[in-house]
Amino acid sequence: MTSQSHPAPKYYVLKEQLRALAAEAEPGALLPTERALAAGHGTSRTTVRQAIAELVAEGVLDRIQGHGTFVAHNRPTYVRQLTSFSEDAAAQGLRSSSRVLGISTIPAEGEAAQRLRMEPGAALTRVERIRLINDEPLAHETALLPGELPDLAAALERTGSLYAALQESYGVRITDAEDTVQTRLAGPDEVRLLNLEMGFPLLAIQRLGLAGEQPAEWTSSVFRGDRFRFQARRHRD
Amino acid sequence: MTSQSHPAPKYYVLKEQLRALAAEAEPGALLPTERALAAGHGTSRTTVRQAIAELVAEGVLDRIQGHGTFVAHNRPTYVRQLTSFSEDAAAQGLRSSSRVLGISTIPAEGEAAQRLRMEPGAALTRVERIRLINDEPLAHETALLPGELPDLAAALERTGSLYAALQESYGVRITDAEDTVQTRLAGPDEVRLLNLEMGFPLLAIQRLGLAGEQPAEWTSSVFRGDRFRFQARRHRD
DNA sequence: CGTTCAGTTTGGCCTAGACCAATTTCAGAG
DNA sequence: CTCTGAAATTGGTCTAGGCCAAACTGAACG
Repeated sequence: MTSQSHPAPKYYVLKEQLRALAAEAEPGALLPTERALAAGHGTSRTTVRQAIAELVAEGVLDRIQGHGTFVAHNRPTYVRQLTSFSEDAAAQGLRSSSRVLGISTIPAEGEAAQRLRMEPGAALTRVERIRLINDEPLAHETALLPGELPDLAAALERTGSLYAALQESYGVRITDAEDTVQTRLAGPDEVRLLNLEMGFPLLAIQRLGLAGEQPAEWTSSVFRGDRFRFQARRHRD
Repeated sequence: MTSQSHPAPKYYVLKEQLRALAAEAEPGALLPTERALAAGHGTSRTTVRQAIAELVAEGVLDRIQGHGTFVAHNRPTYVRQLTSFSEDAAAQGLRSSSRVLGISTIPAEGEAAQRLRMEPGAALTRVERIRLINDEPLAHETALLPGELPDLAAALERTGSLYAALQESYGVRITDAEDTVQTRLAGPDEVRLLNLEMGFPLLAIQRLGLAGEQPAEWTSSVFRGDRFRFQARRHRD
C-alpha cells in the first residue's frame, strides 16, 4: 500500500532492516561495524551511516566512537505532565536528579523581563541545571526567577526541587504554568551538555510559572527528543 | 564562552554563515547553487548539503530539485492550544482548510479499541485528512470515532470542522482532550503527504477526546516541526 | 504566437576512500 | 602479576565525483 513511482532511498531500506534487526536483538548487543555493514549490504559507509544516524535520533541505536554501534538499552520515557520535573519523575517511578551548572544574579532584560513583568535592570536569579533521569542527562534547563534569592543553592541542595525550594525557603508557590513546546536540532552546546550528536532532534519548552496572578518563573528547557513525551489535558468551553 | 577542545564541525560553521546570509536576504531570494557554495567555501558538496539540510529542517531555507535553494518565506507558525485545528487557526487569524484523504468504517482493534473503551470488532469511523494553513500542508491526521457516522463526509464539507460536524450532526460534543506530544522523523509517507524531505523533524500528537466521561475520539496527528508550536496551561494542586 | 523537444542547470542519491579521534587490544617491560 | 605504550579497531568528518530526476531554457517547428 506504500507503492510509489519513487522507490524508497537505499539508506531508508537499510534503516528499516537495521530497525528490525535491533528489535530482535537484546539491548546492548553490538551491531556489525559500519564498514562490515557497508560491505555486507553492497553499499557505502556513507549510506550505512545515514541509516544509523536516524536510528540513533529515534533512540533505537547508540554508538560510541572507538567502541561500536549497539542496540540502545530500554530507557524510560519521561512524560512531562505540566508539573515540576522532580514531581513528574517521582510520579512515574523514575529516579531524577540535577547537576547545577550555575546560580547567579543578573539584571532583567528582553523577553524575560517582559514575561516576568519586571523593570529592565531589576535583579533576577538565574539557575542553570542539567536534569537527569536514572543518572543520564535528559534536559538542559535555565530558570529565571524575579528578585534575589540568597542561599538558593543550599535550599536546592536540601530539597532537590526548585519548586519545593521556592515554596519552603521564599514563600513562593507556583500555582499555574503555561508551557510552549517546539522542535529544535542539537547544536554544539547541547551536544556537549547532553552528550548527544550534532543535529539530534530536541524538544524545546518555555514555561511561564505563575504564583496566583503574579509571574514567578520563566524557564527555557531543552529535552532529548527520544525518551521524552509531553502530555497535557484541557477542558473546552 | 563556547570554546572547546573540539572545533565546531565545518558543516556547522557553514550552516551558521548561511543562516546569517538568509537573515539578511529577503524571503524567496535564491542562494548560490550547492556546487557554487562548495567551490566558494573551499569545501565539498556533501558538506554544503549537510548544512543546508539542517537549515531546511529549521524552516530557514527551502529547496526544490531542478530549481534551487532559497530563503524560506515567512510562514505563520501555527500554535496548538488544545482545542480543534480550525478553532485554533481562526483564533490566530490563519486560513485553515483540509483535504480529506478518506472516510471509512472499520472494526475497532488494538490501542484504538482500548483507548475508546470499545469491544474489538465494533464499528469505528476513520477519517484521514491533510490539514492546511494558508493552503500549505501542515499536518496529517487520522481520527477514529466510535460507531458509524452516516453522511459524515457531507457534514464535514458543510462545517469544515470535525468537532462542529460531530456536534451538529451527531450530538457528540467533545468537552475534554488529552494530548501527548513527541518527536518523530519523516518517512516516505510523510514526505509524500506533506511535501517534505526524508528525515524532516516532526511532532507527533495523539489525542484522546472525551465527551463528558465518554471517550469519543482517538486521533493521531503528525505536524511539521517548523511552523508548529504546542501550548498548554495547567493548574497545580 | 504557442508547442514541442532536446539540452542545460540544479538538487537528490550514492560511491570510494582519505584522515582524524576515541577506544580497545595486546605484547613487552618491570 | 600489573603497568605502559604501540598497534589495531571503530566511529567522526570530509573530499571528489558519478549518475539520476525535476525544472528551466531556448531553438525549431507548426
